[in-house]
Amino acid sequence: MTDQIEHKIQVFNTLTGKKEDFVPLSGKTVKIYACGPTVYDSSHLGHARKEIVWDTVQRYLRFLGYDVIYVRNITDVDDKIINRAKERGIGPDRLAREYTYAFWRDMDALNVASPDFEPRATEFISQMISFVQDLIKKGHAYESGGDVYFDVASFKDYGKLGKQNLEQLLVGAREQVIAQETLSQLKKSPVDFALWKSAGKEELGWPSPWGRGRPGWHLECSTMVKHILGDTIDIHSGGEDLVFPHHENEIAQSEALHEKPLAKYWLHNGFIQVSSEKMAKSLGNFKTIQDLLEQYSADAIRIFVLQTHYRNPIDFSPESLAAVKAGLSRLIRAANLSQVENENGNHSVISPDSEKVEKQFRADFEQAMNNDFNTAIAISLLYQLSDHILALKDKQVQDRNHLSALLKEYAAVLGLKLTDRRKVVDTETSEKLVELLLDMRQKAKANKDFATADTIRKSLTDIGISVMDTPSGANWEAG
RNA sequence: GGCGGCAUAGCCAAGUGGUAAGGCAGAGGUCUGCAAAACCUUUAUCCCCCAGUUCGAAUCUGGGUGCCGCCUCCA
Repeated sequence: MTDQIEHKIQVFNTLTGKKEDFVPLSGKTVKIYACGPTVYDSSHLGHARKEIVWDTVQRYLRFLGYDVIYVRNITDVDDKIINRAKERGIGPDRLAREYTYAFWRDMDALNVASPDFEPRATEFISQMISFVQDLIKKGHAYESGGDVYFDVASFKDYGKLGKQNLEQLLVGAREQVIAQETLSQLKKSPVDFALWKSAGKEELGWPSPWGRGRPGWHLECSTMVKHILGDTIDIHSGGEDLVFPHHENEIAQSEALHEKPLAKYWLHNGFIQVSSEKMAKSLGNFKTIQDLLEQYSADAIRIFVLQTHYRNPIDFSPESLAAVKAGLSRLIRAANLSQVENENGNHSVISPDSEKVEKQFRADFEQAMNNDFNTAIAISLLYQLSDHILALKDKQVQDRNHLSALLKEYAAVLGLKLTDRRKVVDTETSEKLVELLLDMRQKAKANKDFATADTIRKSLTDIGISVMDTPSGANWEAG
């Protein structure tokens, strides 16, 4: 048993702007930190994309045999949460809890696996305070009027992730800070960002060496990475909007303190757009996950997301999601063909042709995924395998079952369940079915065809539905 | 203004030097009392435009056009 894994995975690293060979820092252990949600509102399709993409990546790495430690945080202290809670007249902790539960429910529905660790910012306040103290000691941060700011000028690599030039940033930032006069007095430089913000007695806050306050947005991720995973991790991921300033600032804080890289690979997913504009709460053009789940299965939503490469934008339209839903039925059928085994047959014996199909499929799938997680190709391979399965004759049951199992195995790597729901009928439809039978019975009675009418009533009784004739028509109840 | 990305069939979408994956929709067929479903076959002489490099480019280079994102909260 070797502790190295022989797979030539290549990933696009935002830090270098290039596709690079993926080589974990330590054997087959892969430490991943994915920036999670700020829990102040319902999650929409854009959030779903981010979670589905990185869930799929960690599933694939585990599939290859890596020991993945996947950490995804919950941001439960933040201006947006505080403001929203104020609007609703409830405490910020209660609001955060409400949307944390909603997020978990959505993720579960989308078959997004739970992370190995899911720290909340409020659980790491004391570690964040220590982090800030250490930065002050090293001369990278300064206290000013109860706030603490990161001294961007003290970190020479600032801008390396977002490819930002400090002078250019200063031009833009100066105007904004001038607009907010108090800030311009507190900060040494307009680009300096808050590590710790002072808070009034009535506001959400914690005691600190600089007085009562709360952490800045970027601090929690740096701190939680440090305490849960260590100074340097393999993969740090998130939406592309986080590249600058969020991840840039995380790098500044962590690398100024530790003097070593925060993450080896920085991976970012593209956005969902609507009519070529980004889907965002601020634009009011979002579809919540709950809305979508009313019409589409988790499998359909995952395929919709994964049929586009994760770094490209996806233009959302109901039509394209409906197209996925239509196509998905073939995968489901191929994965759930007759499961009847030949009782005398040896299940492991399959034809050379099918063996060849299997071997080729496995190789192609892994080659696609190794190329910066090309899920679009991977999905097309699932369709091709389905065609093979559906083309097999009935007498090749063993081959068919074998390849169906193969299809399910690899679909699961993409988080697809391919559960056969074609014969599952909801309550409302069941009611309509009973009404339909009673209608036919009523017509039979009207035609004096009492034999048919009685057969219908007897058959319904046999399956547990009692029919009671009343002067105003037939009534029924189950059980 | 600075940084980055995208442009492939009616629609969605892979493909980054060797002659256009896959899905939806459409067309033809098999099956069928009719219908639907299913299954089979088929659908881009060409990849936004112009010029260049090359034996060869959707793929590389230069220029142009259009669209989008980040630089302020955002996944």
